[in-house]
Amino acid sequence: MKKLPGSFYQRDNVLIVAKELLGKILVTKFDGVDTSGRIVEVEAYKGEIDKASHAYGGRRTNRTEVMYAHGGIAYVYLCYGIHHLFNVVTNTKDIPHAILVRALEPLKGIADMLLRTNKEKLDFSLTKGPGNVSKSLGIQTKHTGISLLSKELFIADDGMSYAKKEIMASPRIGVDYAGKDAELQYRFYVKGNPYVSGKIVK
DNA sequence: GAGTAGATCCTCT
DNA sequence: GAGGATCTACTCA
Repeated sequence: MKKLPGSFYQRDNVLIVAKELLGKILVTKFDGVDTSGRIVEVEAYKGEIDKASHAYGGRRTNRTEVMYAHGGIAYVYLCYGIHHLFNVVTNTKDIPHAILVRALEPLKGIADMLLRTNKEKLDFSLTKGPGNVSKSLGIQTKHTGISLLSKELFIADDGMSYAKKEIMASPRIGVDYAGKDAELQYRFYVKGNPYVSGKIVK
């Protein structure tokens, strides 16, 4: 199992990076607790030209500044005052592209994930949905800006990959306010995987 | 099983 | 001062 290099994230096509993240392993080692899961669902956010992105139109604030950095770092955002959403920043400096990790298949440290989410036993809801992903892995807003090449948070490749026909595309979830851009097929997921977040048809 | 309301707080206007 | 890249529980049928 090898850690993905910075060059993986710094490519200029966020859609390709998003697709290739499927099947990779997200690892966190906070406070000595080792947890990891295989990525089965992501969403791409194409910065300045994407209404659903926080950086739409070149908006640049303290919060979004992280997205303008070079690829390979974490962008964590607090949503609805409750949910921490974990993103991977891609592309190069001054291009605010990011990928939201929406679902994982738990691999290591499941007992610790259950503790963090106040669950008794493993079920498919543990890492289904972006709020649950960061909760079970212990990711919080204070982790925004840290490198994915660090020891406590990184993404690894164990050689496993999904066949093209297993990878599906669809419109993104929860971005109805984005108008026409809400229809873009920027969400990618593994077909038939039970951890992929449910059909929210609105 | 489906639909809806409530939680809860940081960020930008 | 408003609203958001969401989730859960509770209602009603």
